[in-house]
Amino acid sequence: MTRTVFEKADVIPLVAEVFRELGYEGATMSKITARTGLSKGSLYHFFPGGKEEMAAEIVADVERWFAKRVFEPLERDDPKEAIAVMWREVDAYFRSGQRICLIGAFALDETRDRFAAAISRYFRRWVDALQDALVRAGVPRGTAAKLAEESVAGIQGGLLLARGLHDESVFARTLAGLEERVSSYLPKPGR
Amino acid sequence: MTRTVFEKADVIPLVAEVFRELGYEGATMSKITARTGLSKGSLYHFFPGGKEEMAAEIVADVERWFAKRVFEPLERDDPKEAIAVMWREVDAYFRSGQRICLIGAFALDETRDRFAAAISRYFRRWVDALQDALVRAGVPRGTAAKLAEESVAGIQGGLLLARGLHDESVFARTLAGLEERVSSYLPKPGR
DNA sequence: GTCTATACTTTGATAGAC
DNA sequence: GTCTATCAAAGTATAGAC
Repeated sequence: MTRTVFEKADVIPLVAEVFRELGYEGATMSKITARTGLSKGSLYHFFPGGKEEMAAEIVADVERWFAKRVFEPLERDDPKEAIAVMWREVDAYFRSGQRICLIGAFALDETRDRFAAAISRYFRRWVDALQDALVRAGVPRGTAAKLAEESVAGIQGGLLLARGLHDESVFARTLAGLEERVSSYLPKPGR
Repeated sequence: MTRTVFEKADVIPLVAEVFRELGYEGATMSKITARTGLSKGSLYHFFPGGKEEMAAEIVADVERWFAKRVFEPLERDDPKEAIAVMWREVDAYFRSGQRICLIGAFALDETRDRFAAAISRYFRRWVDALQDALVRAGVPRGTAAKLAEESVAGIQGGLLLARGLHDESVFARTLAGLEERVSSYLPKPGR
C-alpha cells in the first residue's frame, strides 16, 4: 500500500488548482478531496479554519510568488530587463492562457469581500511596480501610469477572453500586443 | 397588503443581478429569494429547471441586449458612429465600472462548461462585429482583428481590475484609453 | 402567480481511530 | 499526518394551498 505524506507547502499548490478551476464557492470540500486525493481529515489538519483559511493561504502564496518573480524585479532591477522578465514569467505562470488568475477570479464576485485587502494589494503592487519600472526606464510618469494599468488589465482580460472563446492563442496575442505597445514607449533602442 | 405580481420579463433582470454579484455557485436559491423578494415557489414557477435554467435564460437575455444595442449596430450601421455608440452603451451597461460582466465571470470557472456555446458565441460575435465595423471604416483587416480582440479583452480586464482595486475610475480610464487608441487607427478626421 | 411546508441531498466541520 | 464516521446546517427541488 502506498501512502503519500504531505507537507503544507506541497498541499497549497494542489488545493490552489482546485480553487482556480472552480472558484471559491464552487470548490466544495468533496471536490477538493476528489481532485487532490487528500481526505477531509488531512485538509482540516493543515487548515483548521477550513475553506476560508485554505483560500487565504492560497492567495498569500500567489502574492508571494508574484512578489518574488515579478514585483521585486520590477521594483529593483534594471527596468527594461525586469519588464522583459515580466512578460516571460506571466506567460509561463498562466501557461500561455490555459490557466486563469485566481485572484482575478476572486475579485469578480463577492468572494472579493472576504479577501479584499489581499486582492487590492496584489493588483495595486503590480500596477505600481510596473509604473515605477517604466518611469525608471525613462517614460513620463503619466504615460507610465496609463501603460501600467492598461497592461495589468489587459493581461486579466486576455486570460478571460481566451477562456471564454476556448482559444488560448488569444492570450498569446494579448501578451505580444501589450509587450509591443509598452516597448514602443521605451526610449532609445526600444522602437 | 401589497402583493407584487411579476412577469418573466421582469424577473430575469432581477435574478440576473444576483448571479452577477455572487457568481453561479454563489447564487443559492435562498440568496436569490432574499435579494429579489421572490419566493422559491415563484422562482420555480418561472424556471422549472431551477438554477441552470435561470442562468441559461439570463445569459440569453444579456446576449440579446448586446445584440440589439451593440452588435447589430456594429454590423449594420455607419461604422464610426456604431463604434462611438459601443463605448457609450458599454459604459452605461456596466455602470461605469460598478457592475461586472456576468458572462465574463461565468467564463472564468467551470460554469463556463455549462454555457460554453453561449459564452463563446457572445465574445466571438462582439469581436467579429467590432472587427467588421473597423474594416468598413477603412482599417486594414489584420489591424482591425487585433484592435477588436484588444478592445473586448481590455473592457473585461478593466472591469475586473476596477473591482479588484475597489476603484471604478480604472474602468473609465480603460474605456477612454481604448477609445482613443481605436480612434487613432480610423482614417480621415479620426487622428 | 403567489406563497409555505416538506423531502431529500450536499455542504462544511468535528471526533476519534490508526 | 492519514483516514472514516458522523452531525448540524444549508443546498436544491417538489407539493399543494390560496
